[in-house]
Amino acid sequence: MSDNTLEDLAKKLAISRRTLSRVLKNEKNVALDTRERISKHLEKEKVYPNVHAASLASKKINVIGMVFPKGTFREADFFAIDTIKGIATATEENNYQLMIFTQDKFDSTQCLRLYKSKLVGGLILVSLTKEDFAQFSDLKKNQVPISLLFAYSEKIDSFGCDNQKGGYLATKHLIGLGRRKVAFIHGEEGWFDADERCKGYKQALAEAGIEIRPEYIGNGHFSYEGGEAVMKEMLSLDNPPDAVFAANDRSAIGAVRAIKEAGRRVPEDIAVVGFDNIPLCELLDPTITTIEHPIKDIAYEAAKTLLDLINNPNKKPSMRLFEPKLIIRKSA
Amino acid sequence: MSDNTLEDLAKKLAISRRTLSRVLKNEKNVALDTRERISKHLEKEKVYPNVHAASLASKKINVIGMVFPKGTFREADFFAIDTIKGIATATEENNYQLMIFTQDKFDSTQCLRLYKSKLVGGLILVSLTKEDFAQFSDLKKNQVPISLLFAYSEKIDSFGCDNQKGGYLATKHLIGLGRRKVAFIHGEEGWFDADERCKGYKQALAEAGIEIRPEYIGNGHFSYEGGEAVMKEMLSLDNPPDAVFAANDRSAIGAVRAIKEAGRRVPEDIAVVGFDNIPLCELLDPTITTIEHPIKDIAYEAAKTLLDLINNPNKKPSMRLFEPKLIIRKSA
DNA sequence: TTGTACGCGTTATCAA
DNA sequence: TTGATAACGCGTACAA
Repeated sequence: MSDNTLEDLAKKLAISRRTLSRVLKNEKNVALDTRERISKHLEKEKVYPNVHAASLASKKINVIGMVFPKGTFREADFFAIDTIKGIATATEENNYQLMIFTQDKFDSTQCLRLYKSKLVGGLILVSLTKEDFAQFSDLKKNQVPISLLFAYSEKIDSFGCDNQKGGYLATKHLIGLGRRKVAFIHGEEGWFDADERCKGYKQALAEAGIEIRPEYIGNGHFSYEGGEAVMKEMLSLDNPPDAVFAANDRSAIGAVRAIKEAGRRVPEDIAVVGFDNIPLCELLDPTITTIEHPIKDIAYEAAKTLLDLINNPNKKPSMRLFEPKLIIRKSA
Repeated sequence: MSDNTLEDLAKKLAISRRTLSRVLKNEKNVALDTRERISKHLEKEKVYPNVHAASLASKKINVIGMVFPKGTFREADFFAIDTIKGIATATEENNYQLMIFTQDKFDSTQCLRLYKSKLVGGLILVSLTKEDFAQFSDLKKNQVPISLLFAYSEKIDSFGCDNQKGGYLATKHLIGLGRRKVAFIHGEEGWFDADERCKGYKQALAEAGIEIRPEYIGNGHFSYEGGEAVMKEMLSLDNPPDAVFAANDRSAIGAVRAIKEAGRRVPEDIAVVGFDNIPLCELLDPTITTIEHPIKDIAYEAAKTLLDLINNPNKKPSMRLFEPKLIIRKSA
C-alpha cells in the first residue's frame, strides 16, 4: 500500500515533510544523497498529494471552466468537439484542468459562484447571442477572469471568426461569378454569427453597387428545413435570385435541395455558398462552396489568453478575430 | 463587498461559524429567529464557501471525470457532444461537476493520479479499443470507481449499444430483401464496435444458412474514403455482392458513391445499410438505411451508475447494452 | 541543509 | 440551541 499523505511518507522515509516537498517540487537546497534516496523511492511508489489541501494552502487554482448553454451546440454539433479539444490542448500545456458546465440559458450567477467558491480560476464562455452580453459585463465587474468564445466585444478578451469578413468573401465570390441577384439566408435574429455574416453580405453588395432587396433576405433558422423553406419562397418570386449565400451550411444544403426540386440547377441557374465547412459539404452533389474557420485554433487561443489573464489580472482585454477562408467547390 | 469566508460573515452576524453552517445546509437545531435573521441576510448577500476547504474537511468529492483518447472522436465527432450532454445531465441532477480529460492514448496512470489526488471521485472512461481493457482492470484493482462508455465487459460497469445485435439486425434486413450475397465493410481490427458488429453480421448469415465469404469482408477504416475503396474492390470481383452492411455510416456512404460511380444503382443492384444514423443519412440521395443507437441515454446511464458506485463501492458491476434500432430509408 | 509550526477555510465532534 | 476546537493535508516563512 502506498501511503496516503506526504506526512505518512515522510515519516516512513525518516525525513521531514518539508524535505519531501522539496524533492517533489525539484526545489533547491537538498543534499544530493537525500534527494537521490527519496527520488528512488518516489519512482517505485507513486505519491499523489491531495489537490484540495494544496489549493487551500497555496491559494492557487489550476482549473478553468468552459460554460455553454445547451442550445449552443444544437445543430453544429460537429464543432463542439473541436472546441473542447482546442481548449483541452491549451490547458494540458499549462498544467490546468478543464471543467465543463452546461446551462439551459446563460447564467452569470452560477458562473460567479464557480469562481467565488474557488472551483475554477476563470471561465471560457461560449455564446452566440447578443443578449448574453449584459451578463458578461456583470462577471467582468465582479473580477471574474473570462474569455469569450464566438461572441466578441472589445471590452472583453474574445475570440471568434471574423464573420463579417466571411460573409463579405462569400458574397463577393458570388458577385464575381457575374451574379447580381444575390440572396441571403439569414439565421436567428440576435445571434451573433448570423448578424455579422449579414453585415458582410450587405457590405459586398454595397461595394458592387447592388441594391439590397428585402425579398432576397429570409430566415433559414440555421437549419436544413429552414433553408429549404425559405429558398422555396424565394424561387416563387417574380424575379428570383441567381445566387444565394446562406448563413450556415445546413441552410445552404436545404436551399440546394429546394432549387433542385424546383427543377433548377446548382450552380448554373442559382449558385450557392454556405458557411462553416461542415464535413457534409464535400460529400453532397454538388459539393458545397463554403467558408471555413479554424475552430480549434480559436478555442485554443481563447483558453491560452484566459490563463494569461488569470496570472495577470490587469492585462488589457484583446479581441481577436480569425481569418475565414473561402473554400471553392462545385456549388458556386 | 461580500465577506470572503464563513468566519468573516459569522463574525459580522455575531454568531458562530457553526451556526452559520447549520443555516446554510438547512440542518436542524437552529432557533427559528436566528435562522430567519441569517437566511434573510443570505438572500441579500450571496455566500460562496471555499470548495477546497469543504472537500478537505468533509473528504467528499463532488466531481467526476470523463476521459477520452483524442482519437476516439475522430470522425464520429457528431456524437461527442451528445455524450457530454448525457453525462452533464446526470451530474447536474446529482450536484456533481464534470471534468474533461483528453489523452493521446489511454493512460491509466494518469487516471489513477486523478483519483488518488482527490481531484475526482470517479471516472467515465470512453474507449473503443480492446487493448485498453488491461488498464481498466488495473484501475479496478486500485479501487478507482470507473464506468465504461462504449467498450463493455461484465466485470466493470459498462454501457454501450448492443453492437452485435445491431449488426445482426442490419444484415437480417438485407437478407430479408432477398439478398444472398451480403458483404461487410469492417472497421479497424481490435476496435470494439466494429468487431461486435461483425459478429452480428456473421450470426445473421449463419442463421440464414449463407456461407461467409472472405472476399466479401473488407476494411473500410470507418472512413468515407475507406468505404469507397473497399467497395470498388468488391465490385471488381467475378461475383460481386448484391448487398453491403458497413460498420459505420461514413464507410457506407463511401460505398454508395463507389457503387454509383461504377454505374450500378442503390438499392436496386446493391443495397446498403450503415450504422450510427449520422445526420447526413437523411440528406443524401438515396437516403441511407442505418442502425440508430441512443448515445445520450447511454452516456447518461454510465454517469448515473458511476455516481451510484462512488456512493456504494461494493455494488456489483452491471453491463448494460442498449437496443439498436433499424432505420429503414431508401438505400436498402 | 533540514525541520518546526502556523495558516488556509471548511466540517464535525463534543462540551457548554 | 449554541459555540469552542480539533481535524483535514499541504505550503511556506522562519528557525535551527
